[in-house]
Amino acid sequence: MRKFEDSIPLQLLKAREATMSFFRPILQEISLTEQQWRVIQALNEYTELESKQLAERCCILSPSLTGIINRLEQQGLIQRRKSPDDQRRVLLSLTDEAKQMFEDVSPRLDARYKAMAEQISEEKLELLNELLGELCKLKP
Amino acid sequence: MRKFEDSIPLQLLKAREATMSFFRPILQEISLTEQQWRVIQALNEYTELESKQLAERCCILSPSLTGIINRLEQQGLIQRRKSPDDQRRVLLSLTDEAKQMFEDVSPRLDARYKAMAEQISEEKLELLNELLGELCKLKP
DNA sequence: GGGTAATCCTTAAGATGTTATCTGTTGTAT
DNA sequence: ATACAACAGATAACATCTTAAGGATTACCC
Repeated sequence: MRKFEDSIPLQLLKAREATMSFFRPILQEISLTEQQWRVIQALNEYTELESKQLAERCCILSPSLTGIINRLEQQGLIQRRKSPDDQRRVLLSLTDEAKQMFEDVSPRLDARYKAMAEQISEEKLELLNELLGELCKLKP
Repeated sequence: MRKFEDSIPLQLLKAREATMSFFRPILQEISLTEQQWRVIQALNEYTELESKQLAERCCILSPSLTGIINRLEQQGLIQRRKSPDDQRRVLLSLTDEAKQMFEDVSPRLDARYKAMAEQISEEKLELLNELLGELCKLKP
């Protein structure tokens, strides 16, 4: 039997840690957590999203997202408004300040991503992407 | 530029979630968290480990491990004793009850692992294992 | 139209992640 | 032997994860 340290779930965890180490220093400089940055990225791409959609895209459960949004709103990075069509829904978007911050920081993170991609080669990264996609389709 | 939803770190997170869904139901039955089970697995393999070694093998930071150990000790699953050679170190091992529990549950989890492995095929799993190993070697 | 189930978001409670700091112990150089 | 750096755990403070349950709004059915 495979040693537990080589089990796929743990390997995935380690690999994630390894890749995140490329970006963590930059995020620390601007005092944003990994999750907060994911939220900002998503809102930068989609302009305005409902809380539920945002949670799904960022892979963050809604109870966590509630707190994250609260903190980002308090920092003046996110705006929330109720949907006029459906009072249950909350619509979220970036403030101008956040958009500016994204433009400033994004290139540096992209550069780190490239550095990482080049270290393992684009082919392997593509292959990895493929395999991870398949893992996500598995049904228990 | 790649959409952030397809970035490698997020893909790794999603894939990990997908694989864990094979095991989560069983762990929930016995009221153990994923991390607690990892600790038990490690101690089952190595009999006795120092806190630091355990943390490294389980990919758990020591402050988290302190809490996990406390809870497992309280549940009568783990024993701790101070190293006679070095009073700073703490040696950890499973209780008989925990060993028994491991023997009982382990086969069921192994079966789920096999089910997962077969769904994507052994070859792809091996390839994935290879690629994840390379990711871990990257240096920022 | 009124009762009811479903939906979205939030809150609650406990466990873990993350960084910084503290305490006690050991190693080392003077 | 003493002072000081290095090390192993533990604690603290805050953020997030995870599951369950609550409050408000909407959809559906009779």
